[in-house]
Amino acid sequence: MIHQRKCPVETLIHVLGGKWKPMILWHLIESNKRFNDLEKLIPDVSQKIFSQHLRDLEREGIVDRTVYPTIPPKVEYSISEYGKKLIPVAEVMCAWGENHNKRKYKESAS
Amino acid sequence: MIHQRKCPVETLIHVLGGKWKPMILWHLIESNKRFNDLEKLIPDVSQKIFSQHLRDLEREGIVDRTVYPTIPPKVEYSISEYGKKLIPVAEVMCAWGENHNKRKYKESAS
DNA sequence: TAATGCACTTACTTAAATGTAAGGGGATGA
DNA sequence: TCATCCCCTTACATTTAAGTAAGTGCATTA
Repeated sequence: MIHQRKCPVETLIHVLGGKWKPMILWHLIESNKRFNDLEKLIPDVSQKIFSQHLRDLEREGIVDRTVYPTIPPKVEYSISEYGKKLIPVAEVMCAWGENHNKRKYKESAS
Repeated sequence: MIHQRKCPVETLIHVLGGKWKPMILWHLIESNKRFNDLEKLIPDVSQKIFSQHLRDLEREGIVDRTVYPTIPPKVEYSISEYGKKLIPVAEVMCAWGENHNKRKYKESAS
């Protein structure tokens, strides 16, 4: 019930709004990745925040987490079918953001 | 130069990411508003954060601020022409967010 | 003289997000 | 026996965002 009340734009911002979430998704869209792979691709993020963001995205249904019970363990992250619905949204956001960055660049250059 | 490096999705999230910014924009899209009007429409926000968000949105070029030098002063806020470009983006975000809220609702109901 | 209206700002406090450093568990290789 | 690999978690510290309360300035009204 409470969910219904919430501004949908805020919902999206909340889901994507972690400091590293867009970048995580960006890499996962390219291909499935293991925890370590992602760490190497985004070296500036701490493990703690990393797994927290990953768990957030999993809880929202955006990413799938597959555990292979081998020793040492292997855990693979991927965009879920539901998560793929976010891609076109991200593209629209991205297009606006690119234009805005350019605009700011021109502004500061003039 | 630095701007160019930044992830465009993060740029957008930064611009819209203040706690009250989507709601402010929502009200301004409907019609131009004065500071006090907005305060009444969004009663939970403190004046400080309010003027801060407004200044942020102004700095990004999303809203225009028009001062009428009367006594007492009158200041009107409105969506700028540039800011109107955000509307379709917000609509896409909104549609996704609505669907996501529904999905979560169903989930918690089951 | 004091109070009111408008659009803020300033100084201070609290809450939320992120970062740092270290540990854990279980098999395998040196 | 000790270190290594992988995927985390926990306790603690720092940074960033938001909230609270009070004050500013000028003219008009009471």
